[in-house]
Amino acid sequence: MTEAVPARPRRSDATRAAILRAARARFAADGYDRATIRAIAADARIDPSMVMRYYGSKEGLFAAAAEFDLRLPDLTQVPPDRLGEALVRHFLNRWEGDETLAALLRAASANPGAAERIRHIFTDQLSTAVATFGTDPATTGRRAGLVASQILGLALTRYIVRLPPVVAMPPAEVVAWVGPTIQRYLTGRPEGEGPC
Amino acid sequence: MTEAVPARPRRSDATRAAILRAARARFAADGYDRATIRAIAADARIDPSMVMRYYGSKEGLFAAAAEFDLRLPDLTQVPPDRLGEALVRHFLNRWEGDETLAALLRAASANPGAAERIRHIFTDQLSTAVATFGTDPATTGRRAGLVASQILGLALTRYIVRLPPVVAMPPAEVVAWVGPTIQRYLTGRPEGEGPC
DNA sequence: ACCGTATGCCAACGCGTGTTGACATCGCAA
DNA sequence: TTGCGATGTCAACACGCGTTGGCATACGGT
Repeated sequence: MTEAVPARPRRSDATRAAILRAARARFAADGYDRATIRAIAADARIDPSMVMRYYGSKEGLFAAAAEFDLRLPDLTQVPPDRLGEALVRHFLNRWEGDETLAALLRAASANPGAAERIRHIFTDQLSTAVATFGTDPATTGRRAGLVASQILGLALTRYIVRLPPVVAMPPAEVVAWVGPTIQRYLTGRPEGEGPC
Repeated sequence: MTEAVPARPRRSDATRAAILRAARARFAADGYDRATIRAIAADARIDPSMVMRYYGSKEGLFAAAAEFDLRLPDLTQVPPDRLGEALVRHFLNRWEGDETLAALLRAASANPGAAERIRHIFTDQLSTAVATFGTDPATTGRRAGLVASQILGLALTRYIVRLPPVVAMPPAEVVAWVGPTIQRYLTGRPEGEGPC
């Protein structure tokens, strides 16, 4: 609600986009602290001062570069017993082509804002999705948290730490192994909770 | 094989220990880049140059501070259907009292050596433990990797990102939810693999 | 053709960093 | 007591960082 201008193309849009692209790559590869404005500017083939002009500060640049939407699909169309499988497949696809989440994850260790961002993404976006499954609303938060722990753990070991067995696993096998885990977190119940 | 001296106490052992304690705390709280030698030295109430004298460099200090042993218990004593539960419980206990793993995890984003260290820990120590279960040796690496993905994901969401629902979950409930996941990664089979 | 503005480059500032070497002090052995 | 290495302090260096302001140039409306 701050700007009502619908689409005013600026001559510098190409530069802005180049900066953002370089920033995402550097933040994803090096983390927040190691990714320097000078390096990002060099990648984008412009002067470091341009970054300041267009994004105000390094924090501002990161905030712009780390805009991220899980783009969760409409899960009501999916058979209820295939939810975990569908979610894992979706996340794998979502990450392979967009390094924003990797940048966010790397930065979360150094930049408090990045951790907050992740918290929001996986609290708001995931929780609302989980809430549609009709399980006890009191458990929604926990279920979303558990799903996040496995999904982020997968991203961590696959893209940041790069554990060889996890990196080598083909997507189909990841789905076959991790899918049931997510499925149980979404619709199952913990161990030792008595008979059904 | 480099030093045959068994136990030669030095007068500076207290200082060395203070440095190491402060370093672990700072690395865990701030990550590798943000944790400055000056701050660590101030915490330990000594001069920054002492850190250099005793540990050579910031890298050397981190290497010393990030020495970490999973201390996996003897899992052959545990009933085979309680393995997941036992492992999750062990990791929770291991972490609550020792911030080394948190430091390692935070640093993994910025320090390539830290990621390598984690890779070693979870490849060597975990794999050898998994290998004792008699499952097909060809799947040992993958099973260890999957276990690592869930365990590290739990640590990430609980101690680094601090997702509220995961932080709030009492240990017993974490065990009840995550235990079966680890159990399946250890001894189960992926989905859609045909009849038993 | 003109002028205001957007776009871009350059040089520099202040700061905090890891690291170094010179100097003081302590404690133990001879 | 005398010496000597271990321990600790202090000031400084060189470097890279985020950030700033001034200046050249190109564009687009009039």
